[in-house]
Amino acid sequence: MVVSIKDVAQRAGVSPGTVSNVFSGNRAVKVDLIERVRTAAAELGYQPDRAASQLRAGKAKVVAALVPDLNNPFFTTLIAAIEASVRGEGYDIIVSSSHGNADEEASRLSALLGWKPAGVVIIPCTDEFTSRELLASSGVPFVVADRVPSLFDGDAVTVDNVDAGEKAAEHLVALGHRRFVVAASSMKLQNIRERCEGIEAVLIREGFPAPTLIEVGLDFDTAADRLGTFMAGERQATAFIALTNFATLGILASANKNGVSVPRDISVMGFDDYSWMHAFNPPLTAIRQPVEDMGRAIWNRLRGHLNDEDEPAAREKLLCDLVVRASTGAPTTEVGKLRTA
Amino acid sequence: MVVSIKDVAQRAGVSPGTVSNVFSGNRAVKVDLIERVRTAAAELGYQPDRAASQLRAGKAKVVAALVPDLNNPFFTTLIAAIEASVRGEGYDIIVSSSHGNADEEASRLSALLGWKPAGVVIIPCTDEFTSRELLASSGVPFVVADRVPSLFDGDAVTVDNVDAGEKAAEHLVALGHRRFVVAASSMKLQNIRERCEGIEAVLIREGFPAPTLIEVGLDFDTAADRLGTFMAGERQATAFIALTNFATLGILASANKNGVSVPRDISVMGFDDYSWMHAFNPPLTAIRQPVEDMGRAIWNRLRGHLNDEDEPAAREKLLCDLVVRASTGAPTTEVGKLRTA
DNA sequence: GTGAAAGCGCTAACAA
DNA sequence: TTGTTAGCGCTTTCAC
Repeated sequence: MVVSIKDVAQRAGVSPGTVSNVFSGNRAVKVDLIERVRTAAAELGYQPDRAASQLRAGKAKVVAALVPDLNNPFFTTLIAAIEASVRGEGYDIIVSSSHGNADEEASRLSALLGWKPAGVVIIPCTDEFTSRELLASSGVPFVVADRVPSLFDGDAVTVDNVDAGEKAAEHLVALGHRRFVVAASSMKLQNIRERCEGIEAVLIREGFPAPTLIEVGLDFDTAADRLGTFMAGERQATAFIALTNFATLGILASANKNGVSVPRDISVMGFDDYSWMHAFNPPLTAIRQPVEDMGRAIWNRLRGHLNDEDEPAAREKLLCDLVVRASTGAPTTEVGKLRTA
Repeated sequence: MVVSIKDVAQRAGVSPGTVSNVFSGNRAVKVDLIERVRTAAAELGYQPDRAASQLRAGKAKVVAALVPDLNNPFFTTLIAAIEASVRGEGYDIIVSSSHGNADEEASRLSALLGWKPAGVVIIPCTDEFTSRELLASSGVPFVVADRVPSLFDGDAVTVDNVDAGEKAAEHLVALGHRRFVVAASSMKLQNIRERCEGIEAVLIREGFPAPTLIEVGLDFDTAADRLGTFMAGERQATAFIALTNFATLGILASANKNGVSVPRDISVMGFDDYSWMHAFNPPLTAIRQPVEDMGRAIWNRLRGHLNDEDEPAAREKLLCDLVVRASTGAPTTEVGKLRTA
């Protein structure tokens, strides 16, 4: 047997409208009535029905998150950060994966839109961002995170990717490296291109050769595979920069496989910051994305549009940190001589 | 302007009920009508309102997942697996974290229950499973995953933890180890106790000393800290068995810190199977939980209760695999002599 | 500050 | 197989 707002109203001796106001906080209610309503509700075990509330109100206290891959820890830690931000304000979060596929992205998105969420967070699977139209025509506030197409002018939260690339390159340049390999996931992604750009800017400035670019794909297996093949032949570079977490693992795995020692033979700059990086031997130097801050920033953007406030769209660009541990070091003199010869 | 089922009905020249049946599939509709309805809907850009559907139907096409920590990759990969199972049948998944706290678990749960989900998946934060009553009285089908209290007799999906412990111990015993350290997260958890039990059973059978047990807590930082302290003093054990993913990382991190070489000085048996295990040097031997299968099993349990079918409750116990890589090996003779002396 | 009552968009019962 | 209609539980005018 299900207890509704009417039951509570009756027991508390007030009208259903008052009970509604007590729970939603939409209108002021006198303290003694609040008290009576709350006890009545507690006694009956009343739980507001979100579907009903949502139907009447026209929108749900829920934010939808659509990411390319729920097995990628970057995306899930970002979801965790968003969850941490929205929970305090009574919002729930509904997640979905596009599995890196634009058609699935569209179909998942329209399913999510059927919930009439207060907002949606999307990490598009490609820079085409074909779902944009669907999203825009729905009228639901949305923010694009992480992968933001260059021409996109709506709400967006990213890191400063160029700066991240520069920080990575500068650290390695300062250590004495001049021949670089960059392990990028896919150059079709704007954020990845920007990270490269930052690296290249530094190398050009220094008058060093352009880095060797390897596209390692979007999951660990292909990354390990392509880097393994590459590393088996490569003997020039002393510094490897990863542009995603899976690229980081790919570099490490193929260094292992090819008997390449870190940081003696090569220095490795990882991307993102996870527990396993501390546990590595040697612990990994990496560019850390401020995932917590990104979650907060996303929620802030969304919140600006919640109650029909039309805050102007904006892009927030957060700075990454360089976390120096032990996987980067000066190129060994012997090798250095050989290579700069 | 929002387009409702009536608009579609009018345009297609049918009744709202028919439109509903076309979209829900609840009743058969003639092909030509389906056709007409679908085109009308497409032309108008109609999107069924889930809140309305849900309110009327009394339940939502959504499954709620409540886990202790959205930053723990085991939980998120399990969520990904569940998502993969439910998506095909038009269900969405709404996630929440109890942050390892029983009070939060209760409050998050009642928020989730407000959605009247078709089912909930819960990984309780403690074996007390204080939310059980809340869940049971809601009448919503639920399955407990991973951490299942011993006396629980409802639907549950776990791995065979005793077997997992045995597999881990047997592998190491076969390699010649006899002094073990077990890095458990918390002995308050039934699944962890069972994993220990499996290990101990093997050691007792072999007439070996009982393993040294260390409770390393539920996150990486405390795990690394406690194991670091321990390892700085310990000189006996040749084999370390982790019982969770964070414990695995903790062992590795403190081996690094203390200059202990794997597998020369100690063999390490990890728990769970992630990309970073391949990238480690040496690649990690580990007990792999069948996460995909667990996701499927969870959905199967839930599905048995969806349309008021009352399939009896059951516990599914899936088998873990031992994945042998290079972090385990025979204890070195020198050390072996010393230690068995 | 509170009550009465209409109605959000859909589905399920009932009729045809 | 399809149409008609009531009503799910809530919020939100509109009165007072």
